[in-house]
Order: sequence, then structure tokens, then C-alpha cells
Amino acid sequence: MVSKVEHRDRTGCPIACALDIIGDHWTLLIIRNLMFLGLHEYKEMLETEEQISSNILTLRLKMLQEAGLIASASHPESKRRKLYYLTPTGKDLIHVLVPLVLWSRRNLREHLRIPKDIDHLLESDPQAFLQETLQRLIDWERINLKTSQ
Amino acid sequence: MVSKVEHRDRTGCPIACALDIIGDHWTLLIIRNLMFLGLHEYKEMLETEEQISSNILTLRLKMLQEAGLIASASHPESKRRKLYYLTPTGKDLIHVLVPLVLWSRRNLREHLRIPKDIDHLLESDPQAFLQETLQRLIDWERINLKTSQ
DNA sequence: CTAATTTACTTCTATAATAGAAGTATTATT
DNA sequence: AATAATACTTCTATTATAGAAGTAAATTAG
Repeated sequence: MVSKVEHRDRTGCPIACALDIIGDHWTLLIIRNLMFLGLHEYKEMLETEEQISSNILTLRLKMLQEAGLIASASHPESKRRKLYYLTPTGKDLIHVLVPLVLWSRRNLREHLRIPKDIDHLLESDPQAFLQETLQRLIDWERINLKTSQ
Repeated sequence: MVSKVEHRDRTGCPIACALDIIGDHWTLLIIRNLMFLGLHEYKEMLETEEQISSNILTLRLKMLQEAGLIASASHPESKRRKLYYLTPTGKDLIHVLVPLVLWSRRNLREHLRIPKDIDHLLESDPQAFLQETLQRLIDWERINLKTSQ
């Protein structure tokens, strides 16, 4: 939740407290960009199909950093660019997002357009999809986060 | 998403399409009420710690019925009361919500107050927790949905 | 049988959040 | 030196939410 009075002020429910962070229309899409789509820059996230507003994107990136789900580093090739990436807490959401994707596949079939190869892997071996995704994140970090914090 | 322009109009992403239904501050709390807390009536949901407004609760219950995640039936003991319950699509979200609870346990420990017995079961055998939850839902349905739709 | 109460909403208004357009500061390219 | 790219920031109009109050039908109490 992004409002002033958050659920965690009123309840210790693990679902309510998670919703204080990821319970809005945009936050999980940013996590998706970082986790599955390989989008690590502000500009790239502005240009996704869902068309997030620039002010909202800025707010959410700031909130996610304060919540400890993402972090940022300067781009190795340019000072004016910035790289966002998932922290261990953010990456740990893969255990929620892969099941969410599988739920959508089972229940919202008619609305979805999933690339064929990914769709087949989700069907035949979702755990392999999860592991491949995690490995891709590790590889990306090794290449892009050599220097600095 | 609850706004006019929904993600599914712009994208076929399984995460974005799921967020059109469950991506707001209240919807997953209603699912939680039905799935884990045994709350099946409007009044009970109004009285939870999170203090949802009555107009928002009405809107979300209507939306969730239209989306096919919940359904309603008249109370066996009273015509003025109404029972809400999860459809198979709604119950299928258990495969997302249990991982979400486990993510919160791992990453938001300090904010949580989970009953001890449940917390132990989540730690030792989350799959058993999931199965017990599903069984409780089936038992509730057998008792409360004998008649009518 | 009547009056009070309960339940599930509905309506209204003030406040907060979001969308969209436009601008700014810093860095890089031509 | 001028132009462009990147990551924001600011502003305003629209939309959503919170909170208070009201309504209609069903039930209970006296």
C-alpha cells in the first residue's frame, strides 16, 4: 500500500504487510521488468506496453529501494545512465511470481500472449524456468555490477 | 487494476493480466479473509483490522464475482445474510498466497504477528499448511452450500 | 403487532493517488 | 558549441479511496 496509513500499522498479517510493498498497480510490473524482461533502466521501463507515467515510475523505484527490494548502480558505460537490479529480497519474490504466472496460465488463458518457448517450458517444467531465470539474474550481475556498490 | 484502461487491453503479460484483478490494496485481503480467516460475510470483512470502507468492500466483492474468483449464496439461517466463497479459480490462488506468506516470513519478519502454531507449520511443512487450508474450504462448502447456488 | 435492530448495501463529500503533458539538470555526442 | 539523451521533477486534471451517513429488507424484542 502506498497511502499514509499502511496495513502494517494496523495488523501483523503477512499478506497485508506484503501488500504494503507490492499491493498496487505498478510495483510488481517493475519487479517483472527486472526479473523476467531484462529491463534494468528507467527509460526501458517507461517504454513497456503498460505505459507507466514517469512520475509514478520514479516514486515506485524510490519506494522499492527504501523497502530493500531493489538497488541501483551507475551504468558502466555512461554516467547519465543508471542500472536498477533486484536485491536478494527482491529476487526471492520469484517464488511468488512464477506461481502467479502459472495461475494466470491456468485461469486467464484467453487474455495471454506468452512466447511459445517460454509457455512450453512453463507447462513442462516450471521449476526449470525458475532456475533459468535466477541464473540469468546472476549472470547479469556478474557482468554489470563488477565495480561500485 | 480497477481503472478504466486495464493492462490486458495493452499487453498479454500473465503478471499484468493478473494485476488487473488482484493488483490493488484490498482485493487480496478479501481473498485472504475467505481462504485463511474463515470470514464469509460482508459484516465480518468490514470488521477486520485493516478497516476497509464499506463502499470499497462492495465494489471489490462485485468485481471479484464478475472476474469469477468468488461467488455468493444466501445464508442458510437468514435471508438478510449472504455468504461469499471462493470459486475454483479463487481457490487456485492458494498456490500464490502461500508462497507470498512464506516470502513475508523470510523478508518482513519484524512486522509480522503470526499465531505460533501456524508459524511452526509454515516453517516445518508449508505443503501441509496448504493442504489443511484447502481441506477446511471443502469442509466449509459441504456444510454451508448444501442448497441453492 | 409494533418498534428497534441487524445486514448488506448506497450515497455523498473531502482527500489522496494517478495520468499525462511539459520542463529541468547533467552527461554525452555531433 | 549546439544538439540530444537520460533520469528525473513539476504541474494540473481526472480518478479512486476514506469516512460518514443514509436506505431497504429481514429479523428480533417487547
